[in-house]
Amino acid sequence: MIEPVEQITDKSLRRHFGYSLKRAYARVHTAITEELNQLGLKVISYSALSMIVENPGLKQSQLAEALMIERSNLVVIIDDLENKNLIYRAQLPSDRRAYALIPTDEGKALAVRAGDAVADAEAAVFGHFDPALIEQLRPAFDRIWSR
Amino acid sequence: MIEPVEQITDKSLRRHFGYSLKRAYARVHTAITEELNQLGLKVISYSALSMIVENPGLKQSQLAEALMIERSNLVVIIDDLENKNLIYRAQLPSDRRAYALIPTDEGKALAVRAGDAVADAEAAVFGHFDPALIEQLRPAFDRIWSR
DNA sequence: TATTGTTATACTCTATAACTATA
DNA sequence: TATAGTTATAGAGTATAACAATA
Repeated sequence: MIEPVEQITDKSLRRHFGYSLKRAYARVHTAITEELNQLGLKVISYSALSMIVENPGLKQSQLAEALMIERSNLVVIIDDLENKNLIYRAQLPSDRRAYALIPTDEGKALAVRAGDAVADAEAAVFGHFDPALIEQLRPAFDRIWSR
Repeated sequence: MIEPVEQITDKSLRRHFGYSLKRAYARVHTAITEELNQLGLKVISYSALSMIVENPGLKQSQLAEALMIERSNLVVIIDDLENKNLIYRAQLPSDRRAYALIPTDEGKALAVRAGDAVADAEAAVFGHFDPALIEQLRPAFDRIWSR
């Protein structure tokens, strides 16, 4: 006889730390997406803008590699940032195949505002974490993907 | 004069803990996906199978809510598990609109094997973490999405 | 020959609306 | 009226192949 199940448990999945990680990241991602959306940016275009402001003159292929996305998928992201007058493609005299990506003053200003908005959103999500724990975790997590 | 950029940095993005989290999760996800792929499962179908084994008889709508996915997207996942003879849809006498999801013996066995494979993959990725730190992090991360 | 940016395309994931059969 | 499962579909995100211009 098959009975309805009243209370659902997920003990077998909670065994996996990646499960906690995934759901935690989903919350951070949602919070950040909402903040950036108000500034007309997506997470990926914010990342691209930040990298261009920090590394003015880098090429699209360099940016794609740094962001771990395909060159082909970066094109529309750069198009969008350029259409919003946040960056522009400049000719590289040393290599006429490539573009040097340069931030505008508007792009620099928005990168600062967006960076603070993201930091605020993260602070709200991780507010109950001990700041010392965060600083302990940062290098530990970074080691995971840097090897 | 525009010069090529030699060394790319990402200091402005590393400021954000979510950035570390995202990349760390990407690595775990890749490792888990590769393991599960060898068992003919995706991450989402493994999650569904595990939940059905742990909660035999639950309805699709209950499972969709637990996994935080849409009912409509669960259909093909359940179809796949059923085609592989890992679970089956049984009629619920108490509600003829709904199906009770029941694991087969094969499904129960695969859930155990897959669970161990996922645990092994995670251990490889988080191997350099102090086990005590993991246990400290688990409830902290879980609190993020349980509120 | 190889690389850069680009276009086209396909595949996955996810979200929404609408339908049927039941409640 | 509302709910469970289903179908169709549209929108993101992502990966691959091929091309023109240049190295």
